[in-house]
Amino acid sequence: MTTAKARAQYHHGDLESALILTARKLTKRNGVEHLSLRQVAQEIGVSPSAAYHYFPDRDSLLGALGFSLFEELADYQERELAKISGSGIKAARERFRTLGRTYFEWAVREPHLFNLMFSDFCLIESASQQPREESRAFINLTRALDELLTSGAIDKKMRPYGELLSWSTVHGATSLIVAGHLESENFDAILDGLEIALGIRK
Amino acid sequence: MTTAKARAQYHHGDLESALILTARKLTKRNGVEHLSLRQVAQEIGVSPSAAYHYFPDRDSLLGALGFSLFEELADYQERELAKISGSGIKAARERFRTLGRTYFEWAVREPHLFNLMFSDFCLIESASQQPREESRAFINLTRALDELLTSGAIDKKMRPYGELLSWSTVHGATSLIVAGHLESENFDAILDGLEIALGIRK
DNA sequence: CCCTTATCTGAACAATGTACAGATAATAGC
DNA sequence: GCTATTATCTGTACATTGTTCAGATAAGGG
Repeated sequence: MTTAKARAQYHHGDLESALILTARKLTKRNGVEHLSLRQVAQEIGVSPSAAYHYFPDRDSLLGALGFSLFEELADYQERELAKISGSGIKAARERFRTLGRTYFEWAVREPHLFNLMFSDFCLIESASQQPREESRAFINLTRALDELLTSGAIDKKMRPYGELLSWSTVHGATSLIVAGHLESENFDAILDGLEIALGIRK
Repeated sequence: MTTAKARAQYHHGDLESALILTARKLTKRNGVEHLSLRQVAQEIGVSPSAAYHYFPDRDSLLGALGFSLFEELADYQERELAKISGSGIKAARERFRTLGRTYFEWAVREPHLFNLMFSDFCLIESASQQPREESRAFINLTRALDELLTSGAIDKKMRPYGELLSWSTVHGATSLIVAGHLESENFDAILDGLEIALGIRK
C-alpha cells in the first residue's frame, strides 16, 4: 500500500478529483470568467499539461465541475428536507417551501458557482446526461407537489403546471437576484405569491 | 464638412459606437466568453489600444453593450405592443402575453446576447443606473397589469404579486430554456399557468 | 528484474488584455 | 493661412492564457 504522501512528487494519485475540487475553489472565489487552467494546475502543484490527461480542454473541466454542482445542490436540498418530519398539510407545504428556499440560499451563498451551472459550459454536459426531468432536484419537486395534492393542499386545476411553474419562478427570482436586478428581500414575497398562485392552502 | 470617408484613415469618427456595435456582432456570433477586444478592433480596422480611449477595459465595453441590449429589448417589446389596439379585457390580456412572449422570443433569437445581459458584466453598470423598477420593461409590465386590473380581468388578490411573479416566471422559463435545461415547447404552457395563477380571465 | 503502460514535465506557439511612449490629425487662436 | 494645442490613434512591449507534443518518470505485470 502506497500512501498519498509517498507518491506526492510525480504521481498525484487522484488528479482528476483534485482538478475539479481546485477549480471549484477558484471559481467560487473569482468567477468562471477568471478561472485559468494554469492557476488550477499551479495550486495543485502540477504542470499545466497534466490536466489534459483528464480533460480535453478548459471548457470540459468547467463542464465536469458544473455537473458535480447539480449533485451538490441536490444533496443540500435533501439534507434540509430530511429535517422535516410528518405527513400533514403543514409538513407538505413546508417541504415545498424548503425546496424553493434551499435553491435560493445555495445560489446566494455561491453566486459564481450558480452562474456556472447555467452557463454554456454545462450545455453539452447536460445534453449527454439524462433529461432534466429525471434529475434528483426535479424528482424531489414532483414528490413535494404530489404530496401537496394527496393531502388536499393544492388546487387540483393547478397541479399540471406545478413543476414547470415552480421551477421557472424560483429559478427566475434567484437568477434575477444573483444578477443584481432584484433585491434579496423580494424572494419570500415571490414564494408567497407562487403558493397563492398554485392555490396552496395554509 | 468632412465626410466619414475622408477621415476614415486615422480618425474613425465615431469609434465608441463602432466598438459597441462590433462587439455586439461578435458576441452575437461567438458568445461572451470568446469575445476579444483585439478582434473587435481588427474588425473595425483600428489598433487594439484605440479602444482604451473609450473604455477602461474589456469588461467595461461588455457592460456598455449589455446596457444597450436592455434598451433594444424594450424597443422590440414596445414595437410589438403597438400592434395591439383596443382597451377591453381581450386587448389587456393580449398585451400582457405579448410582454412575456417577446421577452422569450428575443432571448431565443439572441441567446448569447441574452446571457450577457444577466452576466457579471452588467452588474456595476446596472448598479450605477436607475433602479430596475424604473426600467422601461418594468414600467410596461406595470402598465399591463394595471390595465388587467381596471378592466377586471385579474384577481385583485393577486395584483400585488403581479410584477415580481410575472417577471420571475418569464425570466426563469426563458433562462432555463436558453441554458438547455427545458424544451422550448414548454414556454407557452408556463405562460398559460402564469395567467391562470394570476387569475386572469379569458 | 525488465518492459510495458499510465502519468506527468518542459519547452514552445499563437492569442489575449493591457500599459505607455510617440505619431498623426483636427481644431482653436491669431 | 499659419501655428500651437488637444484629441485620437499607432506601435511596441509584457505578462498571462489555452493548447500541443516530444520526452522524462514512475507503477505494475510478466
